[in-house]
Amino acid sequence: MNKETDYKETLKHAGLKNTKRRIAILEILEQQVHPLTAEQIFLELNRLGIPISQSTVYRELDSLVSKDLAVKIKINNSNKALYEYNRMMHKHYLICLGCKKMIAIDNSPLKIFEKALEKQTQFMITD
Amino acid sequence: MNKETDYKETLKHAGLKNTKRRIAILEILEQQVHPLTAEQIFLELNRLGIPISQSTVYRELDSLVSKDLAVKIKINNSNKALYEYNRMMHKHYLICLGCKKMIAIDNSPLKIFEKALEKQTQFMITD
DNA sequence: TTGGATGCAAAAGTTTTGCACGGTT
DNA sequence: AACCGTGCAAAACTTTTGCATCCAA
Repeated sequence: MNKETDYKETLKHAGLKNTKRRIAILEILEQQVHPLTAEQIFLELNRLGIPISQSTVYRELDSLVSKDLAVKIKINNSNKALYEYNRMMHKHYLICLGCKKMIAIDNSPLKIFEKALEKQTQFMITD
Repeated sequence: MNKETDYKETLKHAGLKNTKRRIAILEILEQQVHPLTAEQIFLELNRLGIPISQSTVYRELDSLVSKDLAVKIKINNSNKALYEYNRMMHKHYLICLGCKKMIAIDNSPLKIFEKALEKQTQFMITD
């Protein structure tokens, strides 16, 4: 089963039709380590020779997000939203408001931290 | 020395003129625990009977930010920027990309976490 | 008096929407 | 055939800017 078939399966399962544009967007998102803006995705599609309008990019991204296939984030002081492939991992980030640095953290040390935070705040962290 | 005098001192020190609007904005920001949008600040000023235009609110907030008296953040999936009083404390937040929840954390448990993170990642956290 | 502060209206930048047409199931 | 997907243009929404006037230092 190749990748394109995978995407088709994924879309089918999500109740979305298989279209060239949709698959291309999924593919672009999945190949990226970092989140992309709608504009970057639009330009990338053009570069790949796939004709698409900006509004369609936005609509596609919205539907992917609503089906949990992608995640929309808006961070930094840019006006542009960022989109990334949802790898089904509940990622957490530390964001420093002073320096704007964003640090992705994975589960194991977070657990340690949660314990300490629970102890200190008397709150139970469930999610 | 009352609060208004404080604000005047603060503005003077920052090289900004003392204006009714500016002081009112500082006051609003300082009284809030949570960050506010430019619109919320605009409405609050109106509620307080202080006439101001939206563009001035944006300009004032910009100058306060450039003087480090306020902090501008853009989080959540809203299009609106948030502004908060800069309490000169380097606040950190945990933001979950899945559930969009934002948790402010203070220093002490963070220290514990940093230790664990340093141990795990071999990176030294300096800031 | 001088330069920053302000209002108004218009512009700019990003995202959304209405409508008509095209493609997938 | 029915319904979703798509392009285009216009609208919506937040923020910025130009210009004339006002006010603090």
